[in-house]
Amino acid sequence: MSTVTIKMLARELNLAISTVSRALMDSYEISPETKQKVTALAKQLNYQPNHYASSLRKQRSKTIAVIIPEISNNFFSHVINGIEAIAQEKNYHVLIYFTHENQQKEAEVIQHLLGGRVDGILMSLTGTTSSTHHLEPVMEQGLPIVFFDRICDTLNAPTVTTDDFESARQATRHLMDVGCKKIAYLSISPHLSIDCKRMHGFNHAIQDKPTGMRTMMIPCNNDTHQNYERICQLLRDEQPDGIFASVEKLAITSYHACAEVGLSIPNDVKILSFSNLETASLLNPSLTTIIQPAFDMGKSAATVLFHMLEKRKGKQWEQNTVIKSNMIIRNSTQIAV
Amino acid sequence: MSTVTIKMLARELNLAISTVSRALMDSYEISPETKQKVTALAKQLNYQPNHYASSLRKQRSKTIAVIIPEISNNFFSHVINGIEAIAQEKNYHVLIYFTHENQQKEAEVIQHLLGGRVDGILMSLTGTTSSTHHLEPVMEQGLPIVFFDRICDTLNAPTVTTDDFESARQATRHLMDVGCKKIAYLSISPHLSIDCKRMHGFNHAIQDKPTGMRTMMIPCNNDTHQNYERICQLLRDEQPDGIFASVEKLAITSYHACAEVGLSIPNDVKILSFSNLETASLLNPSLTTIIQPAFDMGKSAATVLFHMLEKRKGKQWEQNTVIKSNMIIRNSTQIAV
DNA sequence: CTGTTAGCGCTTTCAT
DNA sequence: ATGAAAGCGCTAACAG
Repeated sequence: MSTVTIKMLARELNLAISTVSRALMDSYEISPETKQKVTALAKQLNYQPNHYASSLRKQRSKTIAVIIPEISNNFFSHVINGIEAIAQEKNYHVLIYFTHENQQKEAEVIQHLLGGRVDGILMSLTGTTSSTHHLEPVMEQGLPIVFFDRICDTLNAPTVTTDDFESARQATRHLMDVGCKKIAYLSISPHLSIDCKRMHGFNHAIQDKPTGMRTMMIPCNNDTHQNYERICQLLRDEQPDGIFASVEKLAITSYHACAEVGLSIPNDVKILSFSNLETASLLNPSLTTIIQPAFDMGKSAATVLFHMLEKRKGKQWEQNTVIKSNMIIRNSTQIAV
Repeated sequence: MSTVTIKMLARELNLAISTVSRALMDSYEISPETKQKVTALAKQLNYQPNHYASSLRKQRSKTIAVIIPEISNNFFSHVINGIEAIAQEKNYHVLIYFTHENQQKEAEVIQHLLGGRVDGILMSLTGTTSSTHHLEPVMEQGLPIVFFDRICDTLNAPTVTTDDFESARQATRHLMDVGCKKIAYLSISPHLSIDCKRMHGFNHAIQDKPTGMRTMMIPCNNDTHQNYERICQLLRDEQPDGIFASVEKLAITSYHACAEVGLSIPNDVKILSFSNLETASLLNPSLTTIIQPAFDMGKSAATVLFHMLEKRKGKQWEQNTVIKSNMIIRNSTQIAV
């Protein structure tokens, strides 16, 4: 362990520790020559500042935490990408935590972060989060937090979401326009803000539905196999000609279920899906897709957080910044490569 | 900032700081009653240990770094998932860094980590990594590191890879078996170990190719648009009946290029791709896919690293552990949902 | 411009 | 079983 410290540099150069420290942080009150000497030796010995020491001292770590339900979901990997892009730009480090849709785990992570490990938190709630009790200490302590996608309505924190209501409404309209008479909405979790808003938009669109039109709600969950069975059954028993999948995962399961039951997409049944470009372009080109700007959402959320971090000195920042990213609704046949 | 420290607990309970510390870490030399009192108050005040202080003192942080080229690539999101699963199990935290296929960035990250920020590193090299100079200090300093997927052959460090040579060989055989007479290999980067090994396997398989069979090498890079043009041109000019894409991204680009040129898959041209289950099941069912056990690779790599971490006391651990995950080669028509 | 000093919050000898 | 004290490596008053 050849760890070289500021102290060694000081001794070597016959300088005070503080002088070396200041020289390294390019303080204005250090002579050019000393700076020169210090940085030269630092480079030569491959000196690297100890992040833990300076974080402890400065009470800030240039580190943020990203808490997400899972990453196998393509959506979140794009979000992380966006977040990391901004963090890298700002010279911040990012710790990543997966809650695996488990509220217990979520609470544990939050609890640990309360110890001052990070300067701020970016978070998307798990589908099982029913109470926000475990999040209150974060607010009390004034630890900057921004929710994205799966937000927390009951807490007074900034959020970044897509316009789920409006895009769901428009997308449902689209399904009706192309002649769907029997549309099933696949719900992923009643505790999820995105699901609620999308369902809300769905309901709004079908309010003045033409006579003879029917809709139905199908509760799903995180058990893909179970969902698969349920959707197959739905297709067989009810024969809907339209499916509104609240999340991409359910759209893909529906896609497979149609194959199983022997239905052709989009002739027999049209599937509407929230998705990203890549998946959309791989799925059957006749799917209607609401493309989520995942990467941009990550960037936006991070930007809001850093905004808070920078404003932090006066302990005053705007609460409740809501950024509604624009949504693109399109039939994926139109998607460029 | 209501941050409660060990010191406050001590004062509150009229105990020495050290006693409180020991009580919290459940030391055997503290009376049950004191422990009881301490933990009770700690819980009541929602005490949370300062990670930076203890890391500084203990010289280890229970944190590892994951360095990867990008995450938009589905492969790496699965790997991270696997890594995080193990880390969570071991109560470790994970810092994530993207190099965006940029060697400069890679060097910077490594440099920073050298300051003792993490206990170990899990890393996959960028495609532009030509020299491994920036990695040598890691070895010298004895900082545990494990390479996965895109490994570093010139360094004496443990690696976890899939059996690229063998699976590429088998897959190429498969293409020949189904009648391909003109196969193009799409190379992503000559600096990438995976590409080299796959190409090697490809070449090995075609060594004793039947007369009349032709193959060609197409150099690609990270510029998707450029690759797209190149592949379209290839399809038009050479009309290959088989494509071996060294990485998934190139398979998808080929997929789109075929559509552009008006070729039908798999009738006109067969595409062979390294991929994961989800993408494979979305792609045209007639693609031949080599499924990479990404999640398992993440878990394996992390397991090897933690093994090193645990053996670290004696500064002695086995070098050069090579785990070759089993590969599954199958035609995706056979893939279960 | 540079040095001295006092911690950040925690762990860990060494006493008692 | 508990306390006193030293210090991890660094920063930031406060002196000069």
